[in-house]
Amino acid sequence: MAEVVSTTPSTPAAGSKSEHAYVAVKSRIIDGSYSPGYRLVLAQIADDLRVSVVPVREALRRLEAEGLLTFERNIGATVAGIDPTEYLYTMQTLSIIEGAATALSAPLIKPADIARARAINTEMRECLDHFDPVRFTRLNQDFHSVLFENCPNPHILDLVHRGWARLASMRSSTFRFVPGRAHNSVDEHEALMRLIEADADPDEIERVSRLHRSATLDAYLAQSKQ
Amino acid sequence: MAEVVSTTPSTPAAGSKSEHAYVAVKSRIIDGSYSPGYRLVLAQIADDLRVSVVPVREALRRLEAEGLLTFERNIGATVAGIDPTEYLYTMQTLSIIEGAATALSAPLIKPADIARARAINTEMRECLDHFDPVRFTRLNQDFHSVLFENCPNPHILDLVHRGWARLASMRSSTFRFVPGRAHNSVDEHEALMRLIEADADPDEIERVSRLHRSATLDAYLAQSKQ
DNA sequence: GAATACGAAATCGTATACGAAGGCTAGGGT
DNA sequence: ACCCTAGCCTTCGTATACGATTTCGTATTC
Repeated sequence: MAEVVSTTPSTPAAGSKSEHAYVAVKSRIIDGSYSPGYRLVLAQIADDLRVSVVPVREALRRLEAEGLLTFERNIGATVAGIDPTEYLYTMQTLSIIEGAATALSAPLIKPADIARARAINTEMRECLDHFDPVRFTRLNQDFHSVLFENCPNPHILDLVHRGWARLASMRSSTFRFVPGRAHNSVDEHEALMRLIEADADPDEIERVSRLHRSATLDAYLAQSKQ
Repeated sequence: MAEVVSTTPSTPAAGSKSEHAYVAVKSRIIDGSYSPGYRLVLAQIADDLRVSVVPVREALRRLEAEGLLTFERNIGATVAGIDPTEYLYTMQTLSIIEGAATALSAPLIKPADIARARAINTEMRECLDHFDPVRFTRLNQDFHSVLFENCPNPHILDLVHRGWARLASMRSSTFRFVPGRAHNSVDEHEALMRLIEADADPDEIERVSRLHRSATLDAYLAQSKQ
């Protein structure tokens, strides 16, 4: 399955405690054990992971650079997120980056990829009845992964991954708030796949992909405004 | 003047040695004191800056997450760059991000900003005669800073900054290699400003801005191919 | 009773120390 | 002459220690 959660290009320093701490904290943030606003205490984490504080500090620095948490001098680190504005910014950024990634990826997508994507989208459609936001969001992530994962530019790919990670960390899960959006989303997925199959103009693919995400954002905004 | 070198939203931990090390190493990379491939030795840097290795390690981690250098376990850190492929990736990414940033920024640009941009572009034009690639590149950076600095989405803005920093760190300076490109560039700047002044469709501004950078990249590729 | 000032506890930031891993050089063997 | 091996030197990775800073509670005063 497509790996979306991770990473900078090649895992740096596998086996080091620093790396271990990085992975551990990151996954705890993403799976929600450390929810937004959570206060990360160095000594406590270090104790948890049976390491000293030094590697933990390094891990937190890396996560800070990725935007998953914020540091304050002499205060400590807190998990980022929560702020609706932040959500908006992240979605907008992701719409741009993911659109580009999908367009660049499109020419390299093989029929087998499309088949996988379609299978996932079918699952999503079935999921619409007894609606499970979490499962739906997960499938959504898998679906898009298939479409952009072939992007030949590793920087862009990395940025997409980071964007998804940020979204996951603020577990807004959108569809939890705007279940009505899910239906449209599935249809737009189908349209997007058609374009890719037909070797459509990359600009068009980029436009559609970007709009797809913007629409989700708009739905969220319309919802939260009322 | 527009600050382009810096970084993550608000400077984290001002006054800390870690921050000091971060700024120092980053500027040395960008100004070329540490050129690509340079081997960064912790103890040596720490000694240079009169601090211990711990803050230096943290600084290097942050720079790693920004892509300015790479880490290898038990080996050390080396300044990234050099690789022409890397240059290509960075330019492509920046074309997308900066295009979006410029488009988002455009509606917020005031006549005074345009005036500043135009003044810089005039300097660039004058610079064409007794051509100085370094100065030209610097002006180019300033020019674009004016155009995208109003972008209301801080994430995107941050990505643009990082892209510029990466480019600066590999000091390819493009115009050094493709002086012929400089002339077109100045003209395209003028066209871009006209669009912004006329409150053109943001999509159009984004397209033009992206093409502007792509053209520079293409010129570089055409040059290096022969 | 509320506000302020003082002090203790918690937590961070950094230095120092030491063990481990990689690389280089010299010496011996084939 | 060349390759392989042993040992040293460099440099990294992490633990521990300690001073600095913030926070929170308590007591004292108006």
